[in-house]
Amino acid sequence: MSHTLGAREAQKQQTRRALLDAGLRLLENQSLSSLGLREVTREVGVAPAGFYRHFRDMGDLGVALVAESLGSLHAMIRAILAEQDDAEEVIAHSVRLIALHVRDHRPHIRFIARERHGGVQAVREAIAAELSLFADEVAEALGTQPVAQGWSPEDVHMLAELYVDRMLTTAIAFMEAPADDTAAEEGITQRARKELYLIHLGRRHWLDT
Amino acid sequence: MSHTLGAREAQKQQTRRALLDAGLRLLENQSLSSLGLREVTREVGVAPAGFYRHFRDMGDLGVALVAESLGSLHAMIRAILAEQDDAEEVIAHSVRLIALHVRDHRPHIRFIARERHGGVQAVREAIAAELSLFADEVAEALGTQPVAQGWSPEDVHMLAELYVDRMLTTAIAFMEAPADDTAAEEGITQRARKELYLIHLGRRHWLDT
DNA sequence: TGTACATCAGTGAACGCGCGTTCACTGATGTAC
DNA sequence: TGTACATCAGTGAACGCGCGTTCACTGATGTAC
Repeated sequence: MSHTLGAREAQKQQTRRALLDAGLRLLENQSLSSLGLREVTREVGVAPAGFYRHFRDMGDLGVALVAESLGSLHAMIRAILAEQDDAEEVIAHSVRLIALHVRDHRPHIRFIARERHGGVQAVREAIAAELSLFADEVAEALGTQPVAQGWSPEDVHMLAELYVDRMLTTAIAFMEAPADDTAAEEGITQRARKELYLIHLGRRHWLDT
Repeated sequence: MSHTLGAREAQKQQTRRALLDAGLRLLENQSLSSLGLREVTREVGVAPAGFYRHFRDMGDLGVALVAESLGSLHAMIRAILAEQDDAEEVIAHSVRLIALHVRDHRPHIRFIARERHGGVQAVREAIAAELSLFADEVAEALGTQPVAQGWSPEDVHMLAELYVDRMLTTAIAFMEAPADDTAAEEGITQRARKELYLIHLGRRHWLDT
């Protein structure tokens, strides 16, 4: 079994990528359910019928975009969970990582924000499933930490969901800031750190009678 | 200056309401940017051209829906802020109020969730502006509480934003639960209470050391 | 109260347009021998 | 290496359809006298 693709398969993948990229670009100013098949193929320079060689419909393309958008986010979460410094440093580093990630994946984050509760069921479900997996993974990582001694599994999972939610909310806040507005970014950074620190404090006193 | 409307004006308002209601109904399964003018007028039983007597376009109708969706949420927030019991009771009562509100305004909450980051700029901006006003109002109310002694205005505002965000997230979670699934509702209620209690603990220890 | 005129919410027909989908096709790439 | 056939990504034309918008209109309601 070889991993080298034939020339034909390689070209097919290239067209598929072009369709995904064009879709993502066009989705910056509209939502998936109003994005047209002809719009995407026109952007790529391919005949409309060619679309069907790659996707059943736009919802199918959307699900593919979910996978790649949340795949890269996943890597970022793992990096954050691997941290072992004290709380304030972990928080500062996490927020910095989120800001960097958004800088490099702005259209992906916008896509997730827009379609998380958007009009295409298959895409909503794909996003919800991935975020649920994130929370499970975070819960598992939190469970091994010393601070979690004495916590019930439900409480650990609640905390994990809270963290995933904050991470996404913070990423969306960065995404919505104008591209080069460092003052706005700084404000978001400060607020995100304080929020996380507040949660950290609550966490430390969770088991106080 | 009289408040009684003429018969003509009364009928106009009635048609306008019918358009808004039909729009909201149709938006349960799609997003605003894919909702058609003819779809809405057909649902109401009015000629397509009649739409223009009430709204410039669908974005305009969307902005009107934002006002009424968040108007009722606003009333709910005021009710929560008026509470004076101890923390756990305030939390329990708040979560109960949110659940009730969602039960009575499910389509409105779905609309806000869907369009908050959706494809229509005017609507996104209207929602962002209202949520920002909510946060200001919550911040002001928090500022007068004894627990906020010694807090900087920025920290109070951060906390207010966190509360508004949690409230909206909780409302969306209730909205997404199947209509009669009391077990799911109970789970959301428990998690929301714990999250708010964790934030409450963090808040109590914010000024330690 | 009655009359003449003004307003304007809603009508219905018409328009040009771009949409998603289908189909038989082409021609480069892949495979078997 | 060369030949004959199979595969299949991408083409281009055609289709029927519903869309948003315009326009002159109708007739009930409102207003001035």
